[in-house]
Amino acid sequence: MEPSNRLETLLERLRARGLRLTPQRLAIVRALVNHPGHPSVEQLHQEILPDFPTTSLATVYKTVHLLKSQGEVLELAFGEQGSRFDGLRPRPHPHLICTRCGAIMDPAGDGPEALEALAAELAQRAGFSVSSHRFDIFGLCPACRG
Amino acid sequence: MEPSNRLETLLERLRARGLRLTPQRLAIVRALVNHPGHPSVEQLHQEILPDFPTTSLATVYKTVHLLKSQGEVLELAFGEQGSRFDGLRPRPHPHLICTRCGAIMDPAGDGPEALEALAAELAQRAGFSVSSHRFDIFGLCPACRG
DNA sequence: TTCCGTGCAAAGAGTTTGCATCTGT
DNA sequence: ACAGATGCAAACTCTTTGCACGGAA
Repeated sequence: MEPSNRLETLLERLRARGLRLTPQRLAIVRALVNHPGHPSVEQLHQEILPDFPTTSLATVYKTVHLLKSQGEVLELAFGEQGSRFDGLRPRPHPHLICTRCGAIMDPAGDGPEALEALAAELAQRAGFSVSSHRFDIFGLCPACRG
Repeated sequence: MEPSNRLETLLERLRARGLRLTPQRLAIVRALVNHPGHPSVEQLHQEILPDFPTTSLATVYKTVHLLKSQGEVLELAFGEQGSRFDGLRPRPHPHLICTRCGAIMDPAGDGPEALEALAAELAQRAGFSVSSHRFDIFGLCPACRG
């Protein structure tokens, strides 16, 4: 498999901070980047186990948060079940979330601009300074609509 | 204190379902309605304790979820700390969330229409059907910008 | 009188933390 | 060699659940 730019970017971030590239971290980062569908910690862990059977859940948590703290991973936290992570597009953008199968998709075409503008406008009126935002759209994915 | 329409609406919902209006429920509903700032379960509980010192957290959870299941309360779940609730405006609308003091505000002027439209457009392109949505804007409130 | 609601305590789920051991650099 | 990472298990937070007692209707 040819290394994606994204993978290299993430690894570079770690190296730049003088952090160690352990086999576990490499596997986690790879899983994160290869996963188009916003994986959970549990999913990442499962994907890694075949190659590194002793990897603990704690390590996955630590690594993912490490990357998040460097702004390279977006965390989508939910109250109920666990968080889901986006290692491909770390900047805030809308998400389509299927309430039946749990799929999380990035809208095509994209256009965080409209969102950004809306956030800025609402915040300004209230005297808020914006640091981030999140827009989740809940519904049924094409496969789950009858 | 003069009973707000909102309070009456909530109580009516409970009555309509043949549910009992216990003193605890009344107190919880009142606290929910009088609270402009999206209270947590813990906060509601604290506000009620002076009047009903034996009220348990479990009861607050149950009551709040009861109202939520009837569409009369909006739950804002977060991954980290606990959920916050809006008993005044149960329909989806944007929220301004201060990352320093935790305040949650409803933008003035309002305009869920733009959001609604954006959600519909993004969903349609992906073949999603929309059932709900959520837009959180994170930043610093006027008081916390120093 | 009848259920429904309450309160307590125990159970759960997801996440984090402490610490001894191991390992990349 | 040494700072940093790992893995295990215990701890934590928020929330839910089971069950016997109590109270609204």
